[in-house]
Amino acid sequence: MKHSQAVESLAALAQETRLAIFRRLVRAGPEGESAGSIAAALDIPSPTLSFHLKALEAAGLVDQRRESRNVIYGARYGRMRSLLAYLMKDCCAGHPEICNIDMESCRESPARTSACG
Amino acid sequence: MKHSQAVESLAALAQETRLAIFRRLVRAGPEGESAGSIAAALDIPSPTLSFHLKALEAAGLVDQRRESRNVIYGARYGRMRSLLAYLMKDCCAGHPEICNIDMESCRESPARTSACG
DNA sequence: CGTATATTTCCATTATTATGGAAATATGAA
DNA sequence: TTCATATTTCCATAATAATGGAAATATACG
Repeated sequence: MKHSQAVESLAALAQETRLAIFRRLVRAGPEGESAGSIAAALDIPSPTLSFHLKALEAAGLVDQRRESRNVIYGARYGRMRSLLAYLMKDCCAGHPEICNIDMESCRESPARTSACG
Repeated sequence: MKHSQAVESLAALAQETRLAIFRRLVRAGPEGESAGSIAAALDIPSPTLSFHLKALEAAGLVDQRRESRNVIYGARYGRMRSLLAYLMKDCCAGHPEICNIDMESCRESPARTSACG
């Protein structure tokens, strides 16, 4: 990942509403969620939502597809992984224990009944 | 991690110069690096560097200690881990393979001669 | 076609942030 | 105390971003 791309992605996430939107899409998984559903869930006026979704898309963090009258947005997980890896790159100067991220919530979410896979 | 803290941290990182500074400190490990050394390496005027270090510190991403005339800055790895975990929280709706981050560069950096730990 | 629903674009207002020169402060050395 | 080095604060300028109402566009359905 290029430095400028990382800055662009971070800037897209560095905003209360956009971060909430993105995390919602991260939770949603590959199926994604429609703009209207996001707007209703987060109580955001549609012009504001559209503005923020566009920013997330321009940053490469989400993609969109149309399904009938709805536009479905989804997280681009590859881009998210690249961004996180970029932040940790060559980290810790020989102390790998420093960078162990807790990924339990991914493998076994409280919203789901059992472990996935 | 609270939402507002995550936004604050992301905003601190969402700037070309600050991201470069932070990644440099992430690489540096627990020893950290002095302001002057960072300024020289990245060719940043000292008022500008000071401004950005202050922003990173306010966001909780770096800490400082004085050593004689130098002020040594270091990455706060705990905060970084929390931030990354927050982004991935409850991710992927049952597809845990989506969120496997490549951490090889942490365990075996090209800048080092052999694996650490 | 006419109507309803979903989403986006336009735009004016308001607010926040980055930059770096000059000056101030802090520490250590002679 | 006087000087040199390291870092920060002050401040004016310039640039960028967020908000949401009104209007425009896109899709579907009868």
